[in-house]
Amino acid sequence: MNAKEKNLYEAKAKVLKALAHPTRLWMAEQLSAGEMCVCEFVDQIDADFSTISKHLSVMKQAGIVEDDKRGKQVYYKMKVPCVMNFMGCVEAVIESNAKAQAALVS
Amino acid sequence: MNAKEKNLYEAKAKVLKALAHPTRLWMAEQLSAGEMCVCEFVDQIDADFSTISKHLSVMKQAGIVEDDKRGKQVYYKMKVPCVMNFMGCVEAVIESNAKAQAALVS
DNA sequence: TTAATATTTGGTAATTTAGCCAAATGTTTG
DNA sequence: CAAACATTTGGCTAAATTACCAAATATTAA
Repeated sequence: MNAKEKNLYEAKAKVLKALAHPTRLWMAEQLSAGEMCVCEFVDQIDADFSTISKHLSVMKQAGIVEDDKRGKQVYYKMKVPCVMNFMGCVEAVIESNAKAQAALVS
Repeated sequence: MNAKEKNLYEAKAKVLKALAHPTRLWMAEQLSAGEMCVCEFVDQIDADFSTISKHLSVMKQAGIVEDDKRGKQVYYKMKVPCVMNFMGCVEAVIESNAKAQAALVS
């Protein structure tokens, strides 16, 4: 694996990592239904607003979402919506795991 | 968000996290072309074999891959192949980022 | 222009992850 | 059975991540 390829895999991993946190994943799912302002997340998530801001920043750095300041508020929206198409498959993994668990018990 | 939902998002994040590492991502891509034994990864990846084994273990714990011991060797294969369908989209994110970068320079 | 509101940024402590080495386990071969 | 081989596990350290608080910044409203 040469340096260029290595960079590519690091870049891909960064995108996945940006989604690989429960709170960020939830936010990304909300955003795929339409833009939201930071204040809405602050109302709905039980975490410090600075934490929420930083989570959004991680997704922004990864290029998954983009922000738009309007007045006092900052609105975020998905930049590459296909990202969420993946979730059906992630759920399939979880179901598969659940079945395996169930099989252990039965 | 109730406890059950919280668990779900944690489970989803775990699956993503298992892919969110350059080495693991590379291994997952190899495995989507067919099963491989640990020794093949050891030959191709510049890391200690124990590190490689642990990366595979992370993906196994997440339910992405499964292993099969045959003789002295352990073979891994994808358990839920759709996982890799996502990569086209991840690449789209990276291209989008690259374009944004290019726009800054031009 | 001061105060209030929304958000980001800096600092720090706690937790998690990554990677190496050494040791343990399981399997085959001599 | 002993030696060789493939892999996993335990232990350790360094690095990265997370979350909180406090402070800074920007915008609007009084």
